[in-house]
Amino acid sequence: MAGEESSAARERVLMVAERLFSERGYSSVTLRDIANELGIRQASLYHHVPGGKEQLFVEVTERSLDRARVELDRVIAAAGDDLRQQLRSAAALLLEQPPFDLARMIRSDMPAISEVHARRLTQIALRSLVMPIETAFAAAQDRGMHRMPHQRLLAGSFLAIIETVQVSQRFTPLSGQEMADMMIDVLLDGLRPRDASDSI
Amino acid sequence: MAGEESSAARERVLMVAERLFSERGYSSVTLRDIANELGIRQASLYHHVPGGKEQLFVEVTERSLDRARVELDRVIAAAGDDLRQQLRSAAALLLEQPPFDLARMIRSDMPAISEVHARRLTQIALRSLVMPIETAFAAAQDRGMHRMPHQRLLAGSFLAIIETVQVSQRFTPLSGQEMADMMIDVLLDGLRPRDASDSI
DNA sequence: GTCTATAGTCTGATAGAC
DNA sequence: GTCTATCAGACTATAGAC
Repeated sequence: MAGEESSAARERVLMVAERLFSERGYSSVTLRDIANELGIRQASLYHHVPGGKEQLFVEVTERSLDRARVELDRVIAAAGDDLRQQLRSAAALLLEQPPFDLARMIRSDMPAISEVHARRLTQIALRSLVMPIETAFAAAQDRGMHRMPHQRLLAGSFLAIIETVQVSQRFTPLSGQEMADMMIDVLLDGLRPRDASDSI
Repeated sequence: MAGEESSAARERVLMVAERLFSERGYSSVTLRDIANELGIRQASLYHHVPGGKEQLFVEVTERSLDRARVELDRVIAAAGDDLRQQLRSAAALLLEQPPFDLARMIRSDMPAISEVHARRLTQIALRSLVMPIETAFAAAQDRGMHRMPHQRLLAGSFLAIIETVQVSQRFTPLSGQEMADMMIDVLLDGLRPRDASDSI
């Protein structure tokens, strides 16, 4: 199921497919959409991906997730023991590539492909996106951070926030990184005043 | 464009369509999917929605958003001046109905329908989901809450987190409300210890 | 590696009987 | 209000020429 041999033309196909699928989802993207962007005919895609649409989707999704995992592990490690910096680096990385819409993947893309493929992609998404972030939260807790409930949910929420930031870029002059930094500060420090009384 | 006259049968159509569209998105749901769940034929849908698939999508999406706005305003007002309770009530409300996947709506559903419809639905989604939450954050700031940057992004992030909670219910024994409460506490109080030193 | 041509299926939509 | 019948168009996919 991995990457076959590559060629420049095949690589272009995979890149366009990855971008379109991750943007609009499996069902919304037709092979003609992909071919049109490449300036070739729909049937020509089958030279590069004999397995057809579903194989193409699975291959590019798996590939981009694997790549994300490697990069996430790298930038998180490079950020040292500072959770804030780890999250900022992770955000910067995620913001500079096509979106990973986990909610849409689970609710819309997965039901549209074979159960075997769906299960593997779900597994890979968990390992590649959620776990690196989850591990960073867990490590921070080991270093003494107080409230750290349900780190997996925390990781999913972080990813969803970055998603939101990515979409919000269309509607605001603020940069993605500025917005991500803001929300990371909120997650770490909270919205309530650090010193004042209780009732908001 | 509003609600035509209703009938019991038409109401059933709208409810099924609303649930399927909000779950899987515009392109992934076929009129046959909807008809099959109702136990009728695809062509029969046109008696209730002469405008076809796009009109059906626009009508049920608009309707569920409008309903959400009314309910959100109501439960937020009922929660008094306590932001934490306001967010908990909003979460409870959102969790008990079909999901609103704003990111998917903007990136996948809107490009698949007419530009006029897309613009109106985007507008309604902003007014019905984002603004009520945004207003709650703004009011809390007026009451003296410290760090409160970019309330619209904050509102979008809150909605994305509730989305994540809703999806996470498939994979964890925890209840949606438990997870939502956790994440609301994180947003308000932050992850870092309230008293300890600085570097995490 | 890309093309044309086309088969087979699915989908949204229309017409008209009951 | 639902049905059958049907259509045109779009879709994935295959076969074979260049």
